Amino acid sequence: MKADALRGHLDALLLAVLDDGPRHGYAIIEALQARSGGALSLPTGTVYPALRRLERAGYVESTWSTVGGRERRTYQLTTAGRKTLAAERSSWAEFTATIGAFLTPRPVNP
Amino acid sequence: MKADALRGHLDALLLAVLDDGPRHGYAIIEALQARSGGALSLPTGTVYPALRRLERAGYVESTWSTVGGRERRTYQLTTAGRKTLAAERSSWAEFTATIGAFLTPRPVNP
DNA sequence: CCTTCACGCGTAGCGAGTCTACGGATACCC
DNA sequence: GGGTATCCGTAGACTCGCTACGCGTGAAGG
Repeated sequence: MKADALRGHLDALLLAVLDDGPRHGYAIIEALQARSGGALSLPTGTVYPALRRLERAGYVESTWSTVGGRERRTYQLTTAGRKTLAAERSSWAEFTATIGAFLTPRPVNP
Repeated sequence: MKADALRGHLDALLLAVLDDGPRHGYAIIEALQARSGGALSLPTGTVYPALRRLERAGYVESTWSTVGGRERRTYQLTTAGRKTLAAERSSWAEFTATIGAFLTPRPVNP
């Protein structure tokens, strides 16, 4: 998949993963990779700053914990985050409908 | 629609419009606007540089003409362009499938 | 006559956001 | 002791669409 195609959809993606329940950064990356069949393997340098951005925006909250001697920062959706996710989902539908009108393979005229 | 959601899909969009036949820049913008029901109104500063990029890449060819005293640069797909468009269409399908797996509104558990 | 709008081309610079490339630390297995 | 998996993070480069310009013609309307 082209690298920069994600532009503008990453936040929605992260919120969607967190909608399944709280996760820490590393687990989010793994969840994306697993549920996409390996198609989405985002580098940490992409995900961590994005999570901080979402927290600054008030869409997620984070809490530190120590598991097996390792520090974890677990994120979970806020109410605002859930609302934003819903908006992102519908704007995703609108987006695919708009662009898809041009790009979905149309049947060759018979 | 969010502004930067287009990232990485603009080229495909332009190729798709030109797949319907040769057009000049202004007409391409109008076609996008018309076929999308007004959702896609791209500024000239977005489209013109993109067309030059596509021409440099060898996906389109341009010819100048004068219509009603006005200079027009008409673009048309090359063979490479058509091939690229086909690839872009299938990568669009893959893209929407991957991201859609996370973002298409799933039924709320009853 | 002269303003305004649609047509039609173009460039310069900004800005947002993703990626690459680092750095640091702990736990477990061989 | 060394390698691998787990877990966090930052700094800088880079891409590319957008904003804001600039230039010119033709038709319409006051």
